[in-house]
Amino acid sequence: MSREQLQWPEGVKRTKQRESVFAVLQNAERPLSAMEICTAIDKLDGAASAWLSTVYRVLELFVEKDVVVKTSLINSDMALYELNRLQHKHYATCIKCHKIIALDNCPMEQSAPPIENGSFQVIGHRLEFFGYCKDCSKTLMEKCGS
Amino acid sequence: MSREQLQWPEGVKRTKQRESVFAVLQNAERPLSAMEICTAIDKLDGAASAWLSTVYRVLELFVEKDVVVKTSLINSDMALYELNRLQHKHYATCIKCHKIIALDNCPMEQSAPPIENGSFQVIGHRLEFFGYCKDCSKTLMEKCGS
DNA sequence: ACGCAAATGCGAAGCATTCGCAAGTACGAT
DNA sequence: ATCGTACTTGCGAATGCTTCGCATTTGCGT
Repeated sequence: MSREQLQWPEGVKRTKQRESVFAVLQNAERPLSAMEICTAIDKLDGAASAWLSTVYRVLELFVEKDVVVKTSLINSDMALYELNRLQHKHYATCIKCHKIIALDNCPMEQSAPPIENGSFQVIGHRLEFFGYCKDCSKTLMEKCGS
Repeated sequence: MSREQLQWPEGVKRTKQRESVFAVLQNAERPLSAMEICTAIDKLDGAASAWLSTVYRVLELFVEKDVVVKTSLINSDMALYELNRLQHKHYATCIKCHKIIALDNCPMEQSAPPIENGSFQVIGHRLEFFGYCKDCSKTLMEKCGS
């Protein structure tokens, strides 16, 4: 199954700002915050700049139209947005440098979620790892001496 | 392994407000927001009321001392706090009524997290289910007829 | 090209959370 | 038991992310 490119949502008016947000998200390889999207648009060639509140409104629309997924990570009050690539994704966050690393597989893929029988109808799940990335675990080791 | 009762953190001065926050969290059976803790304290017999900013400061301290865990749920910008009962916990959130249901087992307990070899040192994970609780899936069915 | 509903710019408002500082309090030393 | 001081708290203001309101502008069907 190849990564399917998301199409423009049906019945949504095309505006420069919306196309800019969409373009930024398509180029992003990790979830972005609204402000990151906003500054990314400024740097984008030939894209009209968009006000932050507009970006929020566009994102809200996209989430509603199901082309964007809104997430958030631990110890962060900021919402993150990414294109809904229709494939299950999880991330690992480095406790130290807060880098976000995308994972390719889902550990729960086959194991059916063992929720108490019938007491909850599971639609989906959110899974997030935290720990130390390669770089940070390296520097940690160096600090502690071998 | 019985549920161990958490002790007062060492080297932490006892004050009415801190003891109130601790008591509220001990009685809570689900993670609470700072404001919920604040109003719970008001209702607590013989507890001096605590200002919201104080509650936040107490919680910050407790998190630092490792007796409290800070979490958050999807589609919510609010932080939730619960006693660190030293046992792994996960929750299921109802998309409709936002009820939170505690789960007893962790689906990832035995399956070692299959992160790319050596590229990330996993310390822990956060897992959260969403879907419909018993009540809401019932009313949904009724609405859809048959 | 025109008209109108919808989108945007812009700032203000709204939350949860944090900060700053003066007043109050716990707790070890006396 | 009392004192002194460093730590806490009350309280409000500030912050940062997000949403709202409204006048102006823009996309798009006709």
